[in-house]
Amino acid sequence: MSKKIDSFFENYLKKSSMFVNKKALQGNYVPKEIPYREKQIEHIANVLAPALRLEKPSNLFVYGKTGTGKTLCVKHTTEAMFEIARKNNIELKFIYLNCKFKRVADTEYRLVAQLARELGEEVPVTGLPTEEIYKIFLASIDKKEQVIIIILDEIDQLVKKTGDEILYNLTRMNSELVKSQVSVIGISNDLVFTDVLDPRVKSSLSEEEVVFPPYNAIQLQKILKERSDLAFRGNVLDAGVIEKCAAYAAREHGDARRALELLRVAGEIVERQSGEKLSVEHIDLSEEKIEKDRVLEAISVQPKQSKLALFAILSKSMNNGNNGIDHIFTGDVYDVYKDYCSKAGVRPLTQRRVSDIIAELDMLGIINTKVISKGRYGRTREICLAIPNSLVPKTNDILRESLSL
DNA sequence: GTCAATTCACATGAAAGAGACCACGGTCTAGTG
DNA sequence: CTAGACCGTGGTCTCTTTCATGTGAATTGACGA
Repeated sequence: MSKKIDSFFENYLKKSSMFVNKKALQGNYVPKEIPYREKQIEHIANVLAPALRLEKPSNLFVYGKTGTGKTLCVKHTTEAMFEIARKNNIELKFIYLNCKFKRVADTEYRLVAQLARELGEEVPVTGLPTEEIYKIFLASIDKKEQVIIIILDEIDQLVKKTGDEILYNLTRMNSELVKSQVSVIGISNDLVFTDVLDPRVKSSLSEEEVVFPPYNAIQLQKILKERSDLAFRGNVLDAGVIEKCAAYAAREHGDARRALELLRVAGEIVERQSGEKLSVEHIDLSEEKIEKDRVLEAISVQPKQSKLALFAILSKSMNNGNNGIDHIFTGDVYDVYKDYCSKAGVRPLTQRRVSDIIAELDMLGIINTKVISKGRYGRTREICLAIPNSLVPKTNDILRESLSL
């Protein structure tokens, strides 16, 4: 047995890899050149430049859909600035926080605590009043004369969860600082996000705005070409592969990250099959695999109650005959859900909560829901499964097993 | 037939509770010199 | 005398319940032609 394993690894090592530098296809890779984003970078640089003279730069707001290079460009620019600042001994600091990550920066307390931590303060995870955390943070900044630029990625998530008070406090902080200055760069996927902001916050946060338009298919092709040249060994790509990737991604609002992922996963598939060439079919397989992984991953990490609700939806839609196109409503799901709860020995949640859970599942793209009115017969959600038919049995198994039903 | 009122079955919002986690300060206890 | 154990208080955070309000069109029923 161990012989077998050994020789497997030996062979694996001997096999020449498709990839020369797989990193070039990964999400966090920062290329030297960012094509089609010269204007945006220039704009960002212009806004931030005063920081090098220890003047407070304007707050900046960056919009654009996912995978349009927002984060990349901001990082690119700020890193370059940081280098310059370091060389010239300028007290300039960047703090990058992604508000999306749970338990890092998704509440006011945690955000400020994390900021303080980035500045080297020891801050407890919880237990202190938020006010206290602010004081610690302020004191830490104001130790010396410096400019601090806080980059809040996916800021819309933060505001959606906790309201815009944080941003108000953050942008207003300068009035309490004596020696140092703070600027905020907000990055958002949501284009209409600022509409929900308090006007005061809105005007102070978006003193300057940069918009990132989606890439079109041609631009995506160029990007993919550049990266794949870096990533893959010489001509392993079949003709048309790049074009297909680009087309897939362009369909999804020009998401370059997705296009690169598609290419990378396709490469991994070929490698696993010990193939030599990456062909157009591999892109299809890759697309399928990504979708499958995404769905199954999302499902298996759901908490028990969500799983129960999903299981109820699943069995309801299977009972209804084929592929759940028939209408399922919240009330029906709730009844079935209660049944499963008693079978699984779990106390059922209220309908109010289950309604929210259904909305959450919708957000995850596992189901699709639409609020409809059935006139005299009330208003409800029409629910149907959004997972591909081929995944339904597998999903069912996962749920059944983890709920021990 | 027309039109406003009614009605249903939830959706959606707001507030508040439960329980887990944690920090901090005060008090108690046991070990040390 | 002091370090550490052990409370009690007060804080955050997540998940949930409770209570309240909103809602869109099928249905109803009064009305008039």
